[in-house]
Amino acid sequence: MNTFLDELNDAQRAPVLHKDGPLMVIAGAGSGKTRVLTYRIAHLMEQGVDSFNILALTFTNKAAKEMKKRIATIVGNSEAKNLWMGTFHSVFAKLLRFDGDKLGYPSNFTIYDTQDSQRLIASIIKEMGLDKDIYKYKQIQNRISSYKNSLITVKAYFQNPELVEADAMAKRPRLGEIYQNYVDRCFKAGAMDFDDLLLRTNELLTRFPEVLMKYQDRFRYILVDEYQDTNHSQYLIVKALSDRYQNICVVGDDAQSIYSFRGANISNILNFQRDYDDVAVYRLEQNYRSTKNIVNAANSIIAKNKNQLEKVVWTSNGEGQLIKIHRSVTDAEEGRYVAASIFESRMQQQMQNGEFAVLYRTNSQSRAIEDALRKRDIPYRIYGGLSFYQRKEIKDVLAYLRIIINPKDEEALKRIINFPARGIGQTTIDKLVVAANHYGRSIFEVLEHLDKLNLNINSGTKRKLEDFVTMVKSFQIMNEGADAFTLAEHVAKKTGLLLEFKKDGTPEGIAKMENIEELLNGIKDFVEGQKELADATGALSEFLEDVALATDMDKDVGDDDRVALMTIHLAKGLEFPHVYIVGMEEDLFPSAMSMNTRSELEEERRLFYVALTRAEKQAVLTYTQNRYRWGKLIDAEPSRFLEEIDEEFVENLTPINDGYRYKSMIDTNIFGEVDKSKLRQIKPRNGIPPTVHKPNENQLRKLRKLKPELSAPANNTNIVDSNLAEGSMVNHTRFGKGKVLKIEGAGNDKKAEIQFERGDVKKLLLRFAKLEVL
DNA sequence: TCTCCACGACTTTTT
DNA sequence: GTCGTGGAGA
Repeated sequence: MNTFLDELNDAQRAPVLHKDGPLMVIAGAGSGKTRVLTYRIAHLMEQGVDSFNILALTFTNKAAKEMKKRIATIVGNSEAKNLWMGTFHSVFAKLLRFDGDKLGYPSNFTIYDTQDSQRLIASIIKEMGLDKDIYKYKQIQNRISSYKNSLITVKAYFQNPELVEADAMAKRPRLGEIYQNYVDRCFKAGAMDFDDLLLRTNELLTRFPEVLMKYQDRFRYILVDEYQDTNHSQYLIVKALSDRYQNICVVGDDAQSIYSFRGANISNILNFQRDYDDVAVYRLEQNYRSTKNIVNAANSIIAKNKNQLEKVVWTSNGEGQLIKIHRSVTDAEEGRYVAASIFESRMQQQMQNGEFAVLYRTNSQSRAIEDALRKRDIPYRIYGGLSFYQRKEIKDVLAYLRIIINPKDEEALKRIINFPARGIGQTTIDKLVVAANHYGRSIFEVLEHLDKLNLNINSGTKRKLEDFVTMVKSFQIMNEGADAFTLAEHVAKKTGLLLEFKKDGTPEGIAKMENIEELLNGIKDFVEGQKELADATGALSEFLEDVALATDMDKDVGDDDRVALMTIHLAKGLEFPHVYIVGMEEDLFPSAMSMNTRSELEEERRLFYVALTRAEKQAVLTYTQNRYRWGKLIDAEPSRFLEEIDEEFVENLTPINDGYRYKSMIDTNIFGEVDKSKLRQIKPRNGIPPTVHKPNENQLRKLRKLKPELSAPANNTNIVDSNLAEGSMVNHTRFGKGKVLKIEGAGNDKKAEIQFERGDVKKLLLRFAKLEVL
């Protein structure tokens, strides 16, 4: 018995054996954190704790799934099944399906994803007649989300003069009203957004002591993974649930807290010892993942942060290779270097594609890497970005399915009421929304009583609306008998969705049709998988719940052998033998938007720490001197983080050799000669020699080949920097000849008003306009 | 009401 | 450079 305990080192074994009372495990990167969590759960069960009484919370479905699988191999499948293990969002969604009725929610409530929320907010802004340039729906959604995560309800918002004042100062005095409307509309639609799943759980546990007692008694042992990423809302839920038995185990690494932008509060972990009595603290400091060079380099970076819990990560692994730094001239060349380097390592060291990962700060950086990998025929897989479930065609199918389960779901309804086109236009929809708001009912309820209401809709349109209702109702009846797959297939055919994309005939249309088929296959898998579980029914509602909280990361990585491309955020918790971190440039990483405060910069640094510690054997950092951003070539400076790594762990592949840094190729004339007056001297930073370099002939030749239009004469199409003046005659590729009347704006926004000979006056953005000066 | 075209916004990270 | 939206014309 207990043989699995032998697989742990002393530091790992201690928290596993700790039975009752609060404990915190500070787990350095690669120190076997998941192992401790799973073994702790398994050990609790062996000690006689009923699996029914254990709650384990993670941040991704994937982590939950993996942990469950590992526990099943130790204690057996049937025992593992009763565990409540999952993401915060999925666990509490389940809880709200049981007890949400107390708050007035139906058990079949819809979960709005971010896009649904944003669309709703956008339409509220429009209905209120507000200026969409001032009230930007994405920003508003962000604000509302952060209010919710801090438990600031609409009421609390209005009672807090500081918040009201701040929004008024930001020229958005009606934000509170929007918030109010948004909450009302969600409620009326029987919908919760992601933040509601936590906020409403809090509300439930606070307002209904008997519910709180029930779950406190049920969840006698609570474990939280990645505790450093919990937001206030999550913190309070955990605190409330664990209050009675105090058997709370949190695991985390403050050095890997990278989600403050969505409300994660690092002080939750920093203050854990204050929040609970007699906290036992365990530290996992031995790293099993990476080489000494990587571990020590990472340590040298994170040491620059002020706010952190004390720990020393070390490893007994070998020295390994130095961390390589590579400079290239453009982002395209950066991509080519990465592809070539992967290609070479793969050949020389007999490595698989799946042993490489390319990490970047922003999704938009993936393109250059993709292009280069494709040219070399290196298979890759992109994680994140636009997820499968967010594609338009998939969301359309899901919207039909959502309406079946919850006809009040307003966002789903608006999405499909006229798709595929059935002659129901915007005017009609507006009338329906107005009526629904007026009567305080959902749009679907209005539709059901069309004949009793006088909405000034003509009879032809009325019939179309009635047909739509009849169709949805027929689906609902079918849902009572058929399984999710049969129903979904029927819906896809009956609504004409499949046909819509098929008749389109374009490659995009075909791809969309294939995506729908893939979705149907997914539903089929789901239904069959569910058949094996006793308590699940294979019902559509369960599938939708899964999908609403799913992300691409959850799909099995697959056994196919591909290079992984993803953002650093997504890479947390993963490991790869060889890791490339690209775009190590100021304003990109650290991001220009996260350098305003010390804490923002510290978070970027933790992000870099996370990135570097993904690597087992080799880390390569790359940066470029010029990068395409916003459709324009800009010059880039090496990231400050490069200088922060202790130099003994670093090898520069592209050494620095001159006192000047090449600023930008814009400053070269058509022969590629550098205008000396435009070169600027780089100041040494913190006594570290400046990273300076000048292009050699070879690089310039490459540049010219890359961007012929920049070295070519006259027919330059991008004339931002040219001497275009008012009165100039120009030729536009499409509009023909014209005369410049006025020039306004500067830089990227520089515009010219042009009177074309064809007769019309147009205002064109010079950055994009295909103009030629005559 | 539908379709096409032009313009504008977007590039920070996501359950 | 790309995507989504909104307006204008059919």
